[in-house]
Amino acid sequence: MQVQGNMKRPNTQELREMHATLCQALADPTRIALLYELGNGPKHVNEFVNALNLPQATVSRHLKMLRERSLVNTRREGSYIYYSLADERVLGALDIMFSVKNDILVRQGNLAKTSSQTD
Amino acid sequence: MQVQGNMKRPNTQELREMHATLCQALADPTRIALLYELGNGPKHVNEFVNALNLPQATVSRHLKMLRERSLVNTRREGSYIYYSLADERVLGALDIMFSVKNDILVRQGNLAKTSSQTD
DNA sequence: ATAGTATATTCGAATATACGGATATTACCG
DNA sequence: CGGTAATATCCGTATATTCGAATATACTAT
Repeated sequence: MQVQGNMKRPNTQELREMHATLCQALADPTRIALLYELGNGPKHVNEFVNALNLPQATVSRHLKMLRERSLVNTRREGSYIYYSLADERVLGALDIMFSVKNDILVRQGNLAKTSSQTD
Repeated sequence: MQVQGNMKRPNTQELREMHATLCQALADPTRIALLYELGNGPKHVNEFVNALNLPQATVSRHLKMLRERSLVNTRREGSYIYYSLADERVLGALDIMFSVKNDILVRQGNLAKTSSQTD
């Protein structure tokens, strides 16, 4: 298990709190969906609303949380505001947790049925 | 960005909820500390209590949450119950998020001061 | 059994988060 | 300007999470 880059691991209370605050962004199914959507390129709010079939207020609220944590960038283009991933590695972290979850399910006998193209 | 192993990404509401439930385990500074402690090998409850200087009830409660998500295994040994990491990749996900956070701080001008051996 | 140690759970109060309709704000364009 | 579309915020309510002292449970050893 290698620590990324040239930094230390979080050893102080304050660092752990920042770390946890960032991870908090991953702890909601809607935000996970938003982040993966952004993996396919920048999108504006209404695209999320349509793609995920969620109320605009809900999308906007969750995007705000990602913004506050600097996980997404925004740029205005015409009358749209485009959101983009600030750091693709976040999807890597999500992928890891997804694999872990999958393996847990397999281990527990719930088969590897992780797919289903219903989206 | 590669999806781990041979599985698909979470496309359904149900999968995203499970995914989020697992990520929820990472969204608390105490649990982050517990997981990193476990990176150094199995420990029993009192070792966490001493290492992290937390009330025993707090440690036990957070360990329970990790247990419920199958992120840790337990085995009794004499009068101790040893906890161990069920999947080391979780630390990889934490490391990624830690790097991301660090880069965000650097980008925002708060320097790369991520260390400090105060623990 | 009894005592002693390790771990888990209960409980009530404080705090945080999620929801989404309604409403505000902002920016673009004629 | 005025209208319109896009996005953000407000608000009350519902639900979830966190805390840690107190208490319960589980096991070991005598």
